[in-house]
Amino acid sequence: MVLKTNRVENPGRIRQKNEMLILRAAEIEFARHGFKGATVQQIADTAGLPKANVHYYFKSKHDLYLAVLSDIVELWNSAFDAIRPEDSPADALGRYIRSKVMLAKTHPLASKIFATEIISGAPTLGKYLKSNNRQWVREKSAVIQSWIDQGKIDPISPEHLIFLIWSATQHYADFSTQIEAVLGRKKLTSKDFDFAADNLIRIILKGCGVKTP
Amino acid sequence: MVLKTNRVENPGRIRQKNEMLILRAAEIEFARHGFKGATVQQIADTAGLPKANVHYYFKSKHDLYLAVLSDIVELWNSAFDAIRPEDSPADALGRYIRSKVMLAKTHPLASKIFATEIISGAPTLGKYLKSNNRQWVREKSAVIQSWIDQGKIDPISPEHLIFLIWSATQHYADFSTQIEAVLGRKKLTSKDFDFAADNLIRIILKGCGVKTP
DNA sequence: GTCTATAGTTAGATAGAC
DNA sequence: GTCTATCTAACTATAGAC
Repeated sequence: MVLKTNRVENPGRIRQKNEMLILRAAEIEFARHGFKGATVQQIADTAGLPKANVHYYFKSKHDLYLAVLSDIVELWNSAFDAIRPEDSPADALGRYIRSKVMLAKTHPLASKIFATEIISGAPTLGKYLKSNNRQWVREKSAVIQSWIDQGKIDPISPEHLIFLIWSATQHYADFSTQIEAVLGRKKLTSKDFDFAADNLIRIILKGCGVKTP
Repeated sequence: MVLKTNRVENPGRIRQKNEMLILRAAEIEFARHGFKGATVQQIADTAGLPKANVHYYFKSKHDLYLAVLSDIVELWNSAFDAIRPEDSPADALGRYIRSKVMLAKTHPLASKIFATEIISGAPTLGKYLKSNNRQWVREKSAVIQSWIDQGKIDPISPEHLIFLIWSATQHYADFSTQIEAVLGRKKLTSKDFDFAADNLIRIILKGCGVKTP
């Protein structure tokens, strides 16, 4: 748990169910309108509950937003361990890119909320970016740098390689509306995501001079 | 002019000045909070004008949003002609990537507003994406495909190459807060953007098998 | 634990004096 | 062309009956 929330430790069954309904609804609304643009009324309607219940389970709109962001950060961290020093660059980078594209497929709303939060200046996640997130980039950059030192990949900037992977993969969640419009799809399919992952892995690994057998 | 707006044809000097003040302020607020989250009051405060004046020059909040988006789309189109069939892939792609990174540097707010609009499902730009934007991708994909057919670059997906360039370049505008936090910068410098452009051009061109002299 | 009713505030938009 | 005063609607949040 990275962010402090006011959630109950041992929730009852009703609470558990309603909190989940509200969190699901909040994800949809915050992804569509951002924190300021989303309304508690609309979240309640989407959850199928009276507005007062939302305030009962989550003290304020901002507390609810914190809970949603907290879940997203936990999700992000779970995919963060793909880059390990003992792996080969091809394995580690390939696996990381694929897991990020799969997150874009399975959790598009989480990606959109995170993107909106960052775009708006990270008023809530600012501290997380400067501590946990920064530390993670430092560690993984050191791993990438060791690959460079061993001549396993080209001498590129580790940090900017990470930015490239983040941007290219998250794009398939955040900009899905544009991609669908441009490709003439109604909705991106599993094959689209697999194809995108293959394509990205191929271009980025080759672009870094990684030997792919 | 891609979007229909209600702007006056031959504006007087006062109107011209005040419209510019309002548009500038609106850019800041829409970038920070999205369409729904931004308030006319805050836009007026940022512009240094009474709220009623905003409604005098732009009939409604949505009309103001249309005007801002219209300017952004015109700006986008101006950078769109970098990929020409007669150029070499290295020149054309390199120039396009660099111009997109420079747009991220010079017009970060425009990029953020565009991103927020797409993330929220493109309620206003949906038609633009399906017509102009889709047509542009078709034309440029044909150019890239001709390079593939001529053996000048690897057989990658032209559309997904365009998505990669869009995502990687716009990332430096949209996610600048995260990049600054992770790199420990207070603000990204000109050198940061130049470095990012060089890095992206190097990785993406090599990744596509483009011969770079 | 649920939900109606409502308080208190702020939103977008406009009328009308200057 | 400017801006105060004000309208109605919608907002977050809470009190209190069930």
